[in-house]
Amino acid sequence: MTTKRGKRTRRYWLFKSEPESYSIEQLERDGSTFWSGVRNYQARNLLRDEIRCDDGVLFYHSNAKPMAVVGIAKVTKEGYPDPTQFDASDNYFDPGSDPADPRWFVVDIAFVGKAEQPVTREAMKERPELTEMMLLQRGSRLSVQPVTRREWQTVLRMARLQENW
DNA sequence: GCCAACGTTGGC
DNA sequence: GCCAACGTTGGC
Repeated sequence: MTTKRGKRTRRYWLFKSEPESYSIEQLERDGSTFWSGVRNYQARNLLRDEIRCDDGVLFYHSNAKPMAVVGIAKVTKEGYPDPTQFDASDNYFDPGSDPADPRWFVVDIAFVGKAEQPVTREAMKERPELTEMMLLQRGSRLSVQPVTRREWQTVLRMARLQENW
C-alpha cells in the first residue's frame, strides 16, 4: 500500500478587480503580478494562510460592462507582506502596520488564459451548479473568495478554458 | 446615480 | 463592549 503524502489538493479562488484599475489584459501583458491593496481582514487571512502555489484563480471584472469572469491565473508565490502598506507615497499605505508584524499580505499570480468566452454574471446566475457561489450571494463583497472545485470546473467549461498547468 | 450590505471608527 | 455615524463596495 502506498502512502499519500506531501501533495495538497489544489484549491480554487476568485479574485475581483475593477478593469479600470487592473484588467485581465493588463495581467496578460504583465505575465504575472503581486495582488496588492487588499485591505480586508477576511481576505487577508486567505492570502496569508490558505492560498497556495499552483492554486487556481478565476479573474473577475467587477463594476464593469459586462461583469464577468474573464480569465484564469495560477498562484506562483504564497503569502508575503504587501510592500505597498509601508510606502508612504502609495494609496495603500497603512501607517498603522508594523514591519515586524505586517498587517496586509499579497500572493503572486501568473496569467494562464483569457476566457474564450467571458462568463458573465448573468450567465452564472442561470446555472444551477453555481447558485451557491459566494460571488452570487447577495451582499457578498469579499474581493478574494473561495470557489469550490465544482464551481471552478463549471466556469471553466463555460469559458471554454482548460486547467493546463 | 441609487442604495443595501458591510466594515470601521470613535464616543460613551 | 455597545452602537450610531460614517465610508466603501459593487450590483442594479
